[in-house]
Amino acid sequence: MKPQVRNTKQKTCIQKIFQEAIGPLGISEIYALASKDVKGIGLATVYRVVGGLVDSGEIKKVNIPNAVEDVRYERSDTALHHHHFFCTKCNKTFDLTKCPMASDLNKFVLPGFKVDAHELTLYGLCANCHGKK
Amino acid sequence: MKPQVRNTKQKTCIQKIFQEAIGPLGISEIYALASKDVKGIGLATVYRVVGGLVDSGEIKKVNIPNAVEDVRYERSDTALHHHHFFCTKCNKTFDLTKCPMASDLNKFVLPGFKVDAHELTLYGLCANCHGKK
DNA sequence: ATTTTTGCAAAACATTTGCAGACAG
DNA sequence: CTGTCTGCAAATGTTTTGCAAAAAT
Repeated sequence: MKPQVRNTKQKTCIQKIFQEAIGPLGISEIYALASKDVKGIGLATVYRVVGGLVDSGEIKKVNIPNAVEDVRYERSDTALHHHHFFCTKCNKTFDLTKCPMASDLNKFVLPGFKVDAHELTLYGLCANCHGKK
Repeated sequence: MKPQVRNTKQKTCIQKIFQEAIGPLGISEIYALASKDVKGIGLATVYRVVGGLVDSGEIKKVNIPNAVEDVRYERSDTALHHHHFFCTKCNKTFDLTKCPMASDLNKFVLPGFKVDAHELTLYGLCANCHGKK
């Protein structure tokens, strides 16, 4: 008997946060944003709702190494496929519009290997930080 | 007064582990390997030595999202530039020999942005896991 | 000798889980 | 009503720190 899913204001709120998000979000950011809407929401609930959304495929986990929060989440359909740019000065994350990847990734692995997916992060300075030293 | 660095068997041992490593290592792997050599080594020491090696630039931190241990370390000079393949079945990590990246990454970011580095992980099945279903 | 490094234990964080009550359907 | 979801607190798991003893120079 698979448990039936219910809609709660906590879950709805977090879903809306992801709808409006401009980049991948860390747990503490989600918690802070959700707290404004649903006062008294528990951190454990944030973890549970986010985990549930990942399981249902609505959002997915992404890693932004060396960021303030390495583990982040974003909507699965934000783009069919996209990557991230991380500014090493202001610590903000931006979405790339294009994929800089070679066409057939299977050419880059050993024979017999099969590539299904990939994850890429670029590092550097964003337009704002690049100007001012 | 900058603290002067000293050589200890714990540090030497961990450095040797990285010399002989074939792929990026997680803390628990390093701890297990080091324990064979230096019996009684403390986990805190592993964290401290690894942290020190990162600070000195000898090794660097890499993230392999969705692996058993997301946070791993490898020698900075293992290759001037290389990436990883992660088998989603056996959870092993392999090094790529070539970089599948476009030549000028600056063409893929917004005007004013400057790309300094990038990190890539491919996912799929390794030769061994690909055969047997 | 002097100072860094170690191992242990405690502390600080991060994430997960048990449970009784609140809430959705 | 029935069973899921929430918030809290306790439990886990991971990484960091304080400190006295051990080790390096």
